[in-house]
Amino acid sequence: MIRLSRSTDYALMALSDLAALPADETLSARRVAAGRGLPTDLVAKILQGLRRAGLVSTRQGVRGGYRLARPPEEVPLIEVIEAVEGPLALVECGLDEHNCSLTPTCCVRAPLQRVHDLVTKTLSRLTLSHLLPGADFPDDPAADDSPAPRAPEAAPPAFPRLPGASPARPAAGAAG
Amino acid sequence: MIRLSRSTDYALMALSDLAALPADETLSARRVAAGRGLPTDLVAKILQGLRRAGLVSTRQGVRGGYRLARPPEEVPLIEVIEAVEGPLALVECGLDEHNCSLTPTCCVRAPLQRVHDLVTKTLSRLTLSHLLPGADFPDDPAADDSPAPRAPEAAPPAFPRLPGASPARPAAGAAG
DNA sequence: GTAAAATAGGACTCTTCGGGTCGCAATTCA
DNA sequence: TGAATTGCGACCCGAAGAGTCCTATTTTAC
Repeated sequence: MIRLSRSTDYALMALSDLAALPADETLSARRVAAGRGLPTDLVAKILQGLRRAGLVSTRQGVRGGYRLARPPEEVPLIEVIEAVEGPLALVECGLDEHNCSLTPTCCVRAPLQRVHDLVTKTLSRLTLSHLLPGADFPDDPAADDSPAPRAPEAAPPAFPRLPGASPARPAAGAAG
Repeated sequence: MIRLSRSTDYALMALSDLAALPADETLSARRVAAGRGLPTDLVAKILQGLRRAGLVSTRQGVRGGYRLARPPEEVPLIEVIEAVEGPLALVECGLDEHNCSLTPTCCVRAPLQRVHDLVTKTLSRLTLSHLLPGADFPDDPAADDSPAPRAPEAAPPAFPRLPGASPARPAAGAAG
């Protein structure tokens, strides 16, 4: 079964949480993990990778955390996927056709390249804003006439109150 | 890097060899492997899987081998891929949404399902005939107006003469 | 100043799965 | 009938994904 790694799922979920955050708020890896029921250390590691990819910005220390580096509608899903999984390539030689051990006899590259192009095109047009509740999808994500929707003003998900969270200033509507 | 398994590459190559075969000839796994420079036992295993999937028919014994169960233009690539890799699913819950451990909080399924649909549609329209030399591709493989081309009458690839091949009746133009 | 909370980063283990190999069973031809 | 050739399934190994643990650094709260 060809499948995105679980880390990519986690990354998309974490980013959609960050996308629902008020402008200058941050959200810690711990809270993301707790709110989604994901392993904390793994979420932290993934978010660090997203920081290196320039998708999120961070603030260290107490009351620190993560936030999106760009508005959700400017973050194509392909960028998230490639930040976590590396370059997208259906066939090994999709990235470097000269490095294919089967070059003289390989017949699969060209047709699959077309599939790859279509996937890339679609994932470039779908953005984080499409993951937010209430988002509507373009009829044909591969077509050119489907602008990414503005992020809806949806209520942010209720993050659980953690032992260490300041009760006086709950971030991201955690007061549930 | 999300990628089709190497076995799928081998399967597509083997099938394209079978597609270039005269009507009632067969081609052994050994010859396919030798002709492509692939590991013999692995090619054999893959072809056995394709037989179970109903994509090829077999004949055992001396001068036995494999041949396509259907004409190349009636074998969509998605069928080959799923025969080797199992059901295609970008996300774990793509196959069974009720079996998702993250159902209440998961937001990635719906958008990725659209990508999945597009990939499936494309791979359903591309067939083995598109892998044969001289095949032309539809402009938009995801559109409905692109019938699979008939298999071109191309010269079959020259398979190496193997020690065990009957010199009197070389199959598949192996006489070089 | 100190403790707590958070990121940053690496090392490590465990499990799964793809890739590959080996031996046996079945079939066909001489 | 037996040898040759193939199909077929069981088995093994290494890589990569998934997850955990530990330490260092930074920042805020008290």
